[in-house]
Amino acid sequence: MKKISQKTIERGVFYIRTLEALLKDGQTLISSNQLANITGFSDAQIRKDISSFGKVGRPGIGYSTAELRNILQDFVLKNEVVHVALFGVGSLGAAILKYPGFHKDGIKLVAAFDKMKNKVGATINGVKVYDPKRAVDVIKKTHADIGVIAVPKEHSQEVADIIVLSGLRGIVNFSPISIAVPKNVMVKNIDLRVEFFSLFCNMQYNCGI
Amino acid sequence: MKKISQKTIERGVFYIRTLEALLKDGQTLISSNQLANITGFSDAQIRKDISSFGKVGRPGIGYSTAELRNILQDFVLKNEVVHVALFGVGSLGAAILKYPGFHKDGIKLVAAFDKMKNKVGATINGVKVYDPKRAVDVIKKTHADIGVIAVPKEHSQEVADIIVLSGLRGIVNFSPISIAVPKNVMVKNIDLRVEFFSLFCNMQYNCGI
DNA sequence: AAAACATTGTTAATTATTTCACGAATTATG
DNA sequence: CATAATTCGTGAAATAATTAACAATGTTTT
Repeated sequence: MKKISQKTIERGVFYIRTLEALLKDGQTLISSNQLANITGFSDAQIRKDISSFGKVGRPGIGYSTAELRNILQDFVLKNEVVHVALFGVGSLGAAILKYPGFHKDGIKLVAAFDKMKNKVGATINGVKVYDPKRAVDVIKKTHADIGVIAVPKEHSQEVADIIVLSGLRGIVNFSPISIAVPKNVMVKNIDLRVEFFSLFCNMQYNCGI
Repeated sequence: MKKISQKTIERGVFYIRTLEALLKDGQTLISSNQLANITGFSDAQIRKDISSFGKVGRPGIGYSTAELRNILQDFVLKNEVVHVALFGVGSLGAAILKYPGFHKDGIKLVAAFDKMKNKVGATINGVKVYDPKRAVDVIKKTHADIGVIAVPKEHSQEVADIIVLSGLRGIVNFSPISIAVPKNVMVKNIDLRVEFFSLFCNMQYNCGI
């Protein structure tokens, strides 16, 4: 089996979301060129990415929107549902709980955790909030795959330790601080400051072009 | 002037946040190797990145935490403050408004916009909420640099058009749909589904190693 | 049915990024 | 003081990612 690069996978997920939108509009065919115009990637890039998933398109015609979506989804998600455990039900955590479109898109929030006594026991958007002390148990029972850290940065490492201890091997970290984890645990950092700064900086450096 | 790659800049912002934490802990010196252990990047990578900002370190010693932080900040932010205009004060928008640490970190939310009459006029965390109809005016008056899209996906394109019309050249798009903008406008897409999926997928592909 | 056109899949070329490896600089130690 | 131990900065080597180019294939038009 060929290995598929992380970048290809990330773009693949992006293609899927675009194809979903096209399907809703009733578009049954799409060319790499059209997809390029929508997504901003180059057409060559798109064809190359897709080719790593097999021969899906027809020369002269393009890709069947539905078929391409299905094939990408098979590869990227393998028809599985990603089970997510959320730590921290503050404003960011709440926003994640309310994020639309998870449910029908192969992502399922299976549990939330918060230290605050007044939050424990509540159910937000169908997701129960537990005491973090019960995390290891609950995570095992709910078969979570990924942990999300959305707690104040003072507690990030502590939560990361709990996640690792629970046996999860993937973490999305929204707290603006690095966490230390064993090498076999994958971490994705999402720091709004990093996004804003790097965008701003790139805007300026590209001004001169 | 040498050009600095986007990747270097992104990591640069990441270094800054790490250095901030170290400074708070009172650590005055840091080696590329230590920084590598904390951030997960390689020491060679870190040295190479830093070298594009000048000769900052001392062989045999390492880098002065404060000096390195300052130099990175000078380059990445040029001592400027990024002014951000937020569109959509739903749960995600509210989370962004309440995101801690913006203020003292060179990011300033200068205005928020929401269609809902009951939100217009409110002040959240010191940020005023305006009617989107006034966006062009308000953005000019508040000298915004970047627009953030946190509205339901049905309205994303509409908001993107307003942002472009207002003269902004950078957009952070949290809505799970692609937006069409002129080529000279930079867009950063942040789609939670993409993050979750690609992390999960990578976890599986790397399992076999 | 031939010519013109559109579009994929893929190999080769190009460009970008990361890692390696080591000289130079600095401190610590015997 | 000389030797060992650190650690930076950097050019060269190795990888990775993107783009370009085009043969192959299918459609449309006349």
